[in-house]
Amino acid sequence: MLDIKVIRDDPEAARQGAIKKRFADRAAAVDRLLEADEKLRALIPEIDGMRTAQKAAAKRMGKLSADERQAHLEEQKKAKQELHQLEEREKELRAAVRENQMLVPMIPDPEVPDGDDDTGNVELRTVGEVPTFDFELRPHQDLAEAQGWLDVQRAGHLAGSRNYYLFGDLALLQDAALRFAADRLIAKGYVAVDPPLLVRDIAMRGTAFFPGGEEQTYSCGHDDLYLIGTSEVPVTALHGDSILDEAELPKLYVARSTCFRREAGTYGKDTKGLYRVHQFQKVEQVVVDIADEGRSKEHHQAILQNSEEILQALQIPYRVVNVCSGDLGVGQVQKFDIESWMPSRESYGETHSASRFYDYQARRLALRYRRAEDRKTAFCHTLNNTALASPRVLIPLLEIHQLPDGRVAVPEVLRPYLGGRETIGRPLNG
RNA sequence: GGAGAGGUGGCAGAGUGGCUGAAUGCACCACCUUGCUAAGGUGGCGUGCGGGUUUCCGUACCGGGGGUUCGAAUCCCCCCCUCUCCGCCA
Repeated sequence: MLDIKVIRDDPEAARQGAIKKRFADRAAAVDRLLEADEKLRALIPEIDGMRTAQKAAAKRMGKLSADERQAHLEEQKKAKQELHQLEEREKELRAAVRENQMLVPMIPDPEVPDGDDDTGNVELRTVGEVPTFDFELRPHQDLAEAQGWLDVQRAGHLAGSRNYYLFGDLALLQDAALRFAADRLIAKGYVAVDPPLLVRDIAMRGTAFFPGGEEQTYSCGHDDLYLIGTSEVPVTALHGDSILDEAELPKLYVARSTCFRREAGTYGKDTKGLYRVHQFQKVEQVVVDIADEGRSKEHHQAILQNSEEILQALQIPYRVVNVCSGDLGVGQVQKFDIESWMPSRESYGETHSASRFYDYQARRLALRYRRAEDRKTAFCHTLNNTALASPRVLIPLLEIHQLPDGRVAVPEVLRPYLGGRETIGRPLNG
C-alpha cells in the first residue's frame, strides 16, 4: 500500500493517482483514510496517558494488603471501563485506516501514458518480422486438433468452457518451452521455486489482488483458500512478515506453476482456441530488492529483457507496450506488456506482463530488510514478469512455425528438450 | 481422520497472576585489554505506533484473535502452525 506519510503530505497526489488509474471511486478512500487517521492520532496520546496511569495504579495495588486493595478497587474498575471504551474506538479507527489504506492505489510513474484501457497502451518497439505465408495458414486450434494434440470438446464437457486437453507432442512442446524459459533464468542466477497453488487471504491481500480481485479468483470456501492466478502471489509473499538482511538481496526467483483464473466478465471474448483459458502453466520471474527506485527500474528492464530474449530464441515476433494508466493494477507503478504476434488473430496478443511495484506490495506483506548503512528497517521493492505462459504461447509457436504440410518446426533451442527432433506432427492431407 | 505434546527476542532456552519487554547462553555491534590465528573485560543489541526530533519520552507486542482480572507471557475460549504415535495415501 501507499505510505501513509506520503498520503498525509500530499493527499492530492494520491487522489490524482487513483483517478489517473481509473479507480476514481477509490480516490474517496484517501479522504476517509485521512479522517480516520486524524482522529486516531488525536486519540492515541489520550489512551497512552490513561494506560500509564492504569499501569502505575495496578503496580501500586500489588503492594497493598487485601483490605487496602479493596478500598481502591472501585476507582480502578471505573478507570478500566473508561479505558476500554476508548480502546474500542481505537480499534475501529485502526481498522478504518487499514481498510482504506488498502484501497488507495499506488501512484503511477509519470512515464505512464494516460488512457482508459488497453487501447491506450503505447507501443515502445516491435521486434522480429511479422511472417507471411505462401500457403493457407492453419489456426493453432485447427492444426492441433488435426494432429490429435488438442481436445476442447471433452474438456468443456467435463470441466466447463475455457478448458482443454493437450496430448502427445503438443503437451511435450509445452513442457519443453516452459523448461527452456526456466533454464534460461536459472542460468542467470534465478532460484527455481515450486510454490503452493492454494493460498490464504493474507497472501492475496498482501500482493494486492484483494480487495478487488475476488471475482477473478477461484476460492475453496471449505478451507478459506484461494487458487492462485499467478505464482507472483506465493513467491512475493514468501518473505512477508520478516526482515531480510540487505546482504541477501536481491532475491531472484523463477517459479513454475499452474495458474487459475475465473475470467468472469469475459463471456464471448476470445472463445476460440487456447487464448483465454481458466487454467494455464506459467514460468514467472519475481524480484525482491532494496528500496531504491533506480534499482527497481533497472530490475524492471532486466526482467523485461529476459522475456524478450526467450521470445527471440523461440523466433516469435513481438512488440513491447508501455501500459496506460487505466490498464494498470492498483499496486503497479508501471507495467510493460509484451505482445506476441499471433497469425490467426492477425494481431499481437499479450503474452507477458512486467510490473514494478516499489514498496506497495512489501508494505502490505510487511516484507522488510535491514539497511546496511544505518541498520534501520525499510520496506523492500518487488517486481515480477512472465517468463513464459502456456498454452497462450503455443498460439504463436504453432502458427509461426507450422510447415505447409501441417507439421511444426521445433525452434532450435527447444530441440534438446524433445529428443533432438526438428519437427513434430505428421503430414496432414489437404 | 483419531490421540498426545508444544509455539517466548537472530538462534537456543528460563519464566504458571504483580518486582518480566522478558533471566541465561550463543550470535552480532562498539570500546578496552592482550597478543599470533584466538582469548578476556565493559557496554550495547527486537519491532510497530504516537509525540519531541542530536542523546528522548510514552505505548503496544511472548503464534493470531477474543475473554477473565485493579494487574496476564502466565488463567479461559476460538483459530493458525510445528512435532510424535495410529489410520489413510501419490
